[in-house]
Amino acid sequence: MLKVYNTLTRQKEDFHPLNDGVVNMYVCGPTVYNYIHIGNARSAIAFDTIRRYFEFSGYQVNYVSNFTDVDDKMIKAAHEQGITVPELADKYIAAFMEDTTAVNIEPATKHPRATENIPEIITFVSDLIDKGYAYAAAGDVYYRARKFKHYGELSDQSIDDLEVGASQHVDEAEFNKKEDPIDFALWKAAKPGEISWDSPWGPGRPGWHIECSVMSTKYLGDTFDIHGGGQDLAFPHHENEIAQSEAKTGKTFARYWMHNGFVTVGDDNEKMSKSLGNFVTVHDIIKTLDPQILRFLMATTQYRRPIQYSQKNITDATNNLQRIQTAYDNLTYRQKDAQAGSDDQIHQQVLGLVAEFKQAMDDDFNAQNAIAAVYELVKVSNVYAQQATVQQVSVTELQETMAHLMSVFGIILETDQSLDDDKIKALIEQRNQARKDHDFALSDQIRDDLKAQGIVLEDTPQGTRYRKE
RNA sequence: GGUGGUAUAGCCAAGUGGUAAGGCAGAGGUCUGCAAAACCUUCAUCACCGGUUCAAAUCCGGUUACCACCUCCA
Repeated sequence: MLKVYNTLTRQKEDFHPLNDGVVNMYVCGPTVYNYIHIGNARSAIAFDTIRRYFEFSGYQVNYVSNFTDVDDKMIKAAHEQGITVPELADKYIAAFMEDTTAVNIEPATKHPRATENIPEIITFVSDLIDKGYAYAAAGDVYYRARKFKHYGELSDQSIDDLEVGASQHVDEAEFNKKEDPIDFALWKAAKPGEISWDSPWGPGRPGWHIECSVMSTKYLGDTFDIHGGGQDLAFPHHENEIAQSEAKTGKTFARYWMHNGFVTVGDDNEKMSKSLGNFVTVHDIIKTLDPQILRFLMATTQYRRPIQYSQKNITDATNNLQRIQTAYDNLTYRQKDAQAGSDDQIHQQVLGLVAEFKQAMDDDFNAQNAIAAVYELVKVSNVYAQQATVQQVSVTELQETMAHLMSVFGIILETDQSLDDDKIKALIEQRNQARKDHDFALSDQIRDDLKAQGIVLEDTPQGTRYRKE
């Protein structure tokens, strides 16, 4: 039984989707005023892995993730760059797709944009006003948080204990329009020159929280299975989404709330964030770092826990992933002399390790334990690949299983075919002749020369193999 | 002030009552002409104090440190 930690109940719960065999999930996407940073990527990667594991387990997944393409920061950034808000959005949505593709994140089933859903947003807000949950104030519309009796349940906050202004981001003009400081904006009146849409309350644009309520219910229904996002979104963003959605529909909004932990930087493990300015963009990092390593780094910590972004951890992830890839390559190398047949003992070991992998992932996506099962598979494979004779079916089974399990983390194991070079093969011939002649000075010279070109030679009982360093 | 989280070896990280998984790094060994890759062996009493129990990293109470959220954030 798959268990999921539900922020709402603060415990792991058995996962039962609303509809058998189908998982409907919504994950809050980025505001597209900049390249995504490693922290944004962690969220995208964590939920991509969760989605992939559902698919691995046989579920059909409807995965919706939005783009916030209009808000204060969008307006400010567009102004600074001398372009329009839609131009800015298009630019960074394209960058998002490019970056997430690079780290092998599957595109969402649907990537809706806030500005493509303005009529639905206006209808939703009107409905909340009609129901008495919202009120217009000088061109803005606010939500009466106190009226929603479950307000604060997700983040376990009592309304009376909330310290207004603790985050030091209170807008004074807004504050004066509200009936209660805890109320939040559903619709914001446009200032002169700002991008706007006509509405019953005058020209303006949606507040931040309303778009997610509108788009999630539009594409997944009033009640859906999983709503995900970073821990920083639990309050107020997700709290507000619940208040808006449940006030409107009278039904449960999301059934399981999942929040990923932060990426931290520095010795004091400070949260990486755009506002702190201590971020590294994916766009930049993948210029020098293999995206697969970034992906692996993210897999080595359970999604709810913080993960430190540091050179040391990148180096570790590089070595660890290399170990798995090498095991895969070791099997590839034995394909050519494998005998027709299979080894039942290997088959049984593989079945046992796949079961361990599933058991780990079923426990709230415990990737670390799942990867421990992969390491065990690596060991079995390496031992097997060193046997004098191997069976073709078993070599293939080990390889396919390893690749299949790693694909859950978005990591692709495959044989590098790019290095099929007659010149290298000729040099290896020459070196092996030298070795036969005990001319080790020459043989070592050839090996060193190739090494200088990034080609590593390895002598095995089956002959000399070569690979890129 | 309110709320939530974290504290396990040099590093990363599992483990929620039964006597500390796994990987990296380190040390020793096997294999090799030498390497490489691989394999084998080796490496911790779990932030601190007190309590419950036959038994606690795991439960209870307290302390300390760090992180996060409290309407910008993944």
